[in-house]
Amino acid sequence: MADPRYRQIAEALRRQIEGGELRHGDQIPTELELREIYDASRNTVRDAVKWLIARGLVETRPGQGTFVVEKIDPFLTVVESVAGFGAGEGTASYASEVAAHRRKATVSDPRIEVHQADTYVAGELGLEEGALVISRAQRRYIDGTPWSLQTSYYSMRYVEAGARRLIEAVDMPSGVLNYLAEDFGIEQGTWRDRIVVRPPDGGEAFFFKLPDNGRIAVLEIHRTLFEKSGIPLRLTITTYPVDRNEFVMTGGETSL
Amino acid sequence: MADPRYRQIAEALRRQIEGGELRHGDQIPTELELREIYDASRNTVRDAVKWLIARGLVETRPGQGTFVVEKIDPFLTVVESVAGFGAGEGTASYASEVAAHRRKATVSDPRIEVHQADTYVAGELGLEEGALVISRAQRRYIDGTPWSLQTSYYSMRYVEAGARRLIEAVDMPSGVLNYLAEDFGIEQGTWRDRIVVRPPDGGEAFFFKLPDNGRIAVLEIHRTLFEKSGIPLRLTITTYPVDRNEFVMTGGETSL
DNA sequence: AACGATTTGTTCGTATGTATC
DNA sequence: TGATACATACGAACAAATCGT
Repeated sequence: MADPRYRQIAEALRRQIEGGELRHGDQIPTELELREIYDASRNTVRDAVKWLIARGLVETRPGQGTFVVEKIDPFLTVVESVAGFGAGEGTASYASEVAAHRRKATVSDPRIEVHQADTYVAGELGLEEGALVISRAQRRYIDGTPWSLQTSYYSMRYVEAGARRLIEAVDMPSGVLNYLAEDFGIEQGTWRDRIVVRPPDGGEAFFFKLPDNGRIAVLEIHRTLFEKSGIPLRLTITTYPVDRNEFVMTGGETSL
Repeated sequence: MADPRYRQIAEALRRQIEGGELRHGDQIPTELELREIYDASRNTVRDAVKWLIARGLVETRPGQGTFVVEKIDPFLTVVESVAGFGAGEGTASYASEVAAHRRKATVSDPRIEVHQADTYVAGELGLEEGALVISRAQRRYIDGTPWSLQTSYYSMRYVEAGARRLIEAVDMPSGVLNYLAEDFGIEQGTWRDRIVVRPPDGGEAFFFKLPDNGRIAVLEIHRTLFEKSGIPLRLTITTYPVDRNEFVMTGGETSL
C-alpha cells in the first residue's frame, strides 16, 4: 500500500514477465488496455512502463506497442588461455572464442594512426607523455553483428627498428606478436589486465547499436603486454557491450 | 530543433555538467527555476531531469533539490598476482588491494551453509547436481563502506577428509588455501575466471546502498580454482558494484 | 499511393502528497 | 510550523510512427 500506483503496476507486470506469463518478445497490453486493467490514468501506466524500461525488462516501439525484451544468447569470450602456452594473439584466440559456439567471426582491416600518447597510454607503455605511438584499431563482428572494438598501441621504436608492417593497414592473421617475435626476436612475457565498466560514448553506442535508454554500459579490458625483459610491448583496449558477453579467463599454474 | 524540448533542456544541463560549470555535488536549479529559465512546464523540465537521472549524471533528494552526482574515486582491485606466485588467497590479497590506497579493509566473519549444489555450482565443481557443498559467504568493507560480497563453494569431501575448520564460522586470516595445503596437502593449480555484468538483486542493492534508478549493475568474478591434479577445488564468486572498482589482473609468463 | 486506425511520444495544466530544513 | 522542493496522479491535446485496407 505504501508503494505508489505506478510501482504496483510495474511490479505486477514484472511478476508476469519473470513468472513466464509474458515471454521474451511478447507484446504487453497497450497503454489503453493497461489503463482499463489497473484503472489508472494513461500517465500513470506510462510511468509504470518507464520503470520497466529503466530496468531493461521491456522496450517500446512507437506505433507498434511495448514488448518484453529478447534475451540475448551470451557469447563466451575466452580472454586468456593457460599461462605457459602464450597469451593468445589477435585473430588466433578470437577464432577460438567463436569456435565454441560455431559462429562466424570477421575482423575489419585495422585503421592505423600515428599520434601522441595521452597520459594513460604513455603511462602504460612506459613512455613520455606526447611520445609517438602507433594505434591499430579494428572492429570485430560475429555473425555480422558488431561484437567488440579493439585498439592496440605500440611504441614507435618497433617501427624504427624495422617493423614496418606495423604501420600497414592490413590484418595480420598470424598475429602481430608472431611477426615481432619471428622477424625481430621480440618475445612476450607477462601481461596485466585492467577491467573497467563505463557508459559508452556516442561512437560506441552507434557501433554496437545500443538502445538509448540510459541503462547501457560497455566493458573494457586493457591488456598491457610486456616483453620478456619487462619493457611494455603494447597496450590493447578491447571494448564489449555488456549485454552480449561473458568472459572466461584461465591462467595460473598448470599441472600439464 | 528536431529534438523534443525535454531533450534540449537535458542536453543543455549535460553540457554545463560536463563542461565544468556545474561541478560534482553542486545543486542544479530547482524545477521552478528551470521552468522559468527554459520557459517550459514543470512536467517538461522534470522529464529533462529524469533523462539525466537515467544516465547517472544527477540525483534528486526530496525536499532538498537536484544535485550533480559525486564522482567516486575508483578503487584499484588487484585480482591476481603474477602466475607462479600462487593465486592470491582471501584476506591476503584483499589486504594488498587496499594497501595501495592506504584504506582500511574489514571482513565479516563468514556465514557458513551446507546445501545442495545447483546446476551451475555443481557444474563448476564437477559434482552431481544436488551434491552437498559448503558455502562461506563474507561481506567486505573498505573504510566502513560496503565493497564486495564473496561466496566460496567447496565440495563436502574436504570436510569428510577431516578439514573441519571449513565449516567453522570464523575468518581464516591466513587463508583457507593455506589450511588445506599445510594440513591436508591439497595444493592449488590452475584457475579459471568468468566475468559477468548483471543487474543486482534486492539484497545486493541494499548492501551496496545502490540507488534504485535502474542504471546500476554489479560485476561478478567467478573463480574456479583447481587442485594440481586438475580436480576443482572451489568456486569463488565475488560481487562488486561497478561504480566503485577497477580491476587489475596480472599473470602470464614472467621473466623473474 | 492515400487514408484511417492504433499505439507510443511530447507537452501542457492542475492538484495533492511527502520529505527536508 | 511554515516554506521549499521533489513525487505522484489525473486529465487533455496533439504529434509521430506503424500497419492494414
